[in-house]
Amino acid sequence: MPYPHGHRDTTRTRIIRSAQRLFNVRGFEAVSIDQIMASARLTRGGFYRYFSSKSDLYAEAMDCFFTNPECGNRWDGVEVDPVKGPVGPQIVRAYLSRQHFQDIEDSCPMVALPGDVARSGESAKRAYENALKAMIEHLQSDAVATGAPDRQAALAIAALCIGGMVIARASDDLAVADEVRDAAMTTALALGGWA
Amino acid sequence: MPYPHGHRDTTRTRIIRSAQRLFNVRGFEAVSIDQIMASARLTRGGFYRYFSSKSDLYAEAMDCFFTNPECGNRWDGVEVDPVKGPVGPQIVRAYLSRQHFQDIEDSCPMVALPGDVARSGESAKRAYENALKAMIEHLQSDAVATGAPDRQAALAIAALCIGGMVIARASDDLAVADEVRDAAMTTALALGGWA
DNA sequence: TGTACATCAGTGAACGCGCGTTCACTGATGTAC
DNA sequence: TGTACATCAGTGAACGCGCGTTCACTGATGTAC
Repeated sequence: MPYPHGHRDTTRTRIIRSAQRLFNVRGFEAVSIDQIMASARLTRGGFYRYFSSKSDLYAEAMDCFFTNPECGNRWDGVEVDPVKGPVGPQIVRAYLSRQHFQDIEDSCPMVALPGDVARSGESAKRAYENALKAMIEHLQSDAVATGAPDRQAALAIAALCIGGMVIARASDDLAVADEVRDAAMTTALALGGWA
Repeated sequence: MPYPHGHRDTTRTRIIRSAQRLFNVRGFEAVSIDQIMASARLTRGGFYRYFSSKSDLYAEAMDCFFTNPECGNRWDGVEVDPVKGPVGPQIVRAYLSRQHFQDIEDSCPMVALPGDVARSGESAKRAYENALKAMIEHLQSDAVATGAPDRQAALAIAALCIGGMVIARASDDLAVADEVRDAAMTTALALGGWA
């Protein structure tokens, strides 16, 4: 067993992280294995010691982003803290924030790559669905005493968060993008009873 | 002036329509000029008599889809009729319908290609924004007497329509997709005062 | 403790392929006489 | 009315390039003795 213990896992994670960032910015098709490996400070040839194909990496990258807490969900852990009060409004505000709007590289892939996922295979869609379910659960996780939204409201809030950000990013005028984010945020907070 | 009058325009439109359908299904990067031309019953070589590059076609296809009524907006004309009552709820129901969910080829590109647009240049984003503005206006176009939604509500309804469909298409389980569409539809109708 | 070895992460040249784009050519048809 | 011509939409071979993938090789390091 040459090379330090955990070396392989570290490298593998580094490749996946590089891929996630590049996929977020340019989409699945437009990113090459060369670019991913270079971004992970490696060369092309080593790729196939970790993944069997580009599609394989894509499925793994999606799955990792959505299920592995170490990969960092945007609304979970980094900006959200249960100690600061109910997490629902924190999620909504963080998700529709200007920071999340601008930081496409480290964006939540639910908003950066829904089209790519829809065109992909079953495994990517399952990963997306699991992330969505996790988001819904978080939105409903506040103590019932404070009045957490019912499931239908939580689904609508998720649609507002993702839809608002998707529209904002596809618009040319920053003022329009801001207006959409603002309207989605206000409406989502009202729907959750957090206004 | 050989060839019948209007021949060139007809062919040009045929190429754009083929491109729109293929882009909707597979995304901008994954569709080749060969495929687009074959789908329009032409061969590769003729492409550059109509467009200066693949990007040029992309911008034109987006613009045409969003501005030319002949290209057929999904919520405008085809399924929506002012005679049948307020258009707002008709738009919401058509947009979040199972038919629109399934028919990706003839889908509204606002829901099929937001990621591709966000990664593209200014012209595609401007086209997207114009389509969004048109949708907002339609949502607010009902006689004031019947109580049309204010601008903030209209923006939120658009975010619910697009976001709900985007999520539904990226999910693996049809039951989840249906549930999201249903929640988005119910909430959007309530927001518009059409419940 | 020091050394020889086996392991395997990582390298980089090479492959075939399909892409976007170019170009010399063809041939159908409206127009001029 | 009939014919010769000019126009230009459409063809298909060819181009260079970057892609995903393969493979023989290198060399750093943990392990056995």
